[in-house]
Amino acid sequence: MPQETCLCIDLRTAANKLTQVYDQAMAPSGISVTQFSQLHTIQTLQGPTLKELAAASQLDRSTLGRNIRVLEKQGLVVTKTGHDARTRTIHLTAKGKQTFKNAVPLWLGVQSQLIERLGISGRGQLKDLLTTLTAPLAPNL
Amino acid sequence: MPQETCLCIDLRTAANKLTQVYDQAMAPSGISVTQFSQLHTIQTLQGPTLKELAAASQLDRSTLGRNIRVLEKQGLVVTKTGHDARTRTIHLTAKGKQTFKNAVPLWLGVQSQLIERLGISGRGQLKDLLTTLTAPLAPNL
DNA sequence: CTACATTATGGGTATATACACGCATTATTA
DNA sequence: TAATAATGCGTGTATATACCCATAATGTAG
Repeated sequence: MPQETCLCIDLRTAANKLTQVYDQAMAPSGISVTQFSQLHTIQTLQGPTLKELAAASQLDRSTLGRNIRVLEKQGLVVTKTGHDARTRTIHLTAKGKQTFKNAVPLWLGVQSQLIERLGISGRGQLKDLLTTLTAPLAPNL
Repeated sequence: MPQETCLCIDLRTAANKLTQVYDQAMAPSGISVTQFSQLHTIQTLQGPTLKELAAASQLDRSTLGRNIRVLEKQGLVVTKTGHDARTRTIHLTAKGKQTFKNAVPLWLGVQSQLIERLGISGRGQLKDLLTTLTAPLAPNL
């Protein structure tokens, strides 16, 4: 009976497809687009705790902890104990910084191509629509 | 250096958030929004093979096989061997049909609420933008 | 009709993701 | 200061997802 397609599935499908495109383009760098994003956030936040990084990434803490473990295994980040013995702060290694740097042009290649395709207005529209969609869900971050 | 947010991450984040909202709303039915979608497609395609269902869902065949196994374990679908002994066709069980039916109003509740929020034009815009974004990737389905 | 190619699927492996629960550490309050 | 609350993380469990390779079944060429 639902003759309308599901908004959620539409978004999931698009996100999956897009992820494949980004990942393929970024493959030479050795990291995926999600890892690229996480490295970027870590760099920007300069040694955030897991909680801070999770909040910034809008991901569950446990999810983030596991993602970080992968990056750690690959030698891209290290974690240290912060002032508070409960917290662990996350930092890029030299290899992590270099890997990120190498990935930037690859990321930029896909990203700018897609933005060109969308047009500036389309890009803004998309952002607004996604914000509208997700606004009711996370009003308090 | 990337002062622009990543389109892919934006989409992934929105999809994650939206999934949580749908799943929460549909929790009383016992199925998630992805399962709801899959049951719907199976019903529409009337006993599709794994390959057909994967194509319709725009998912990898192996992904779909595993998703189906979960539905099978929950007694919502059964698989039979088709004419061709290689293929397996997928069918809703009575429980599967009932579960889907029960889930429809829950799905509709979230969906219509979100569409109302987007507006008719916004909904169309979003669809067009997602199509534009993913068009280069899957031009041949 | 047999050797080879094609097809449909399964399994191994790996990441991404979330929720619920538990544990250790820190903060608060009595 | 001692008991209690709050906080930060980790783990268990489960789904969703994809890629690569193996295997069984079917189709095709010789």
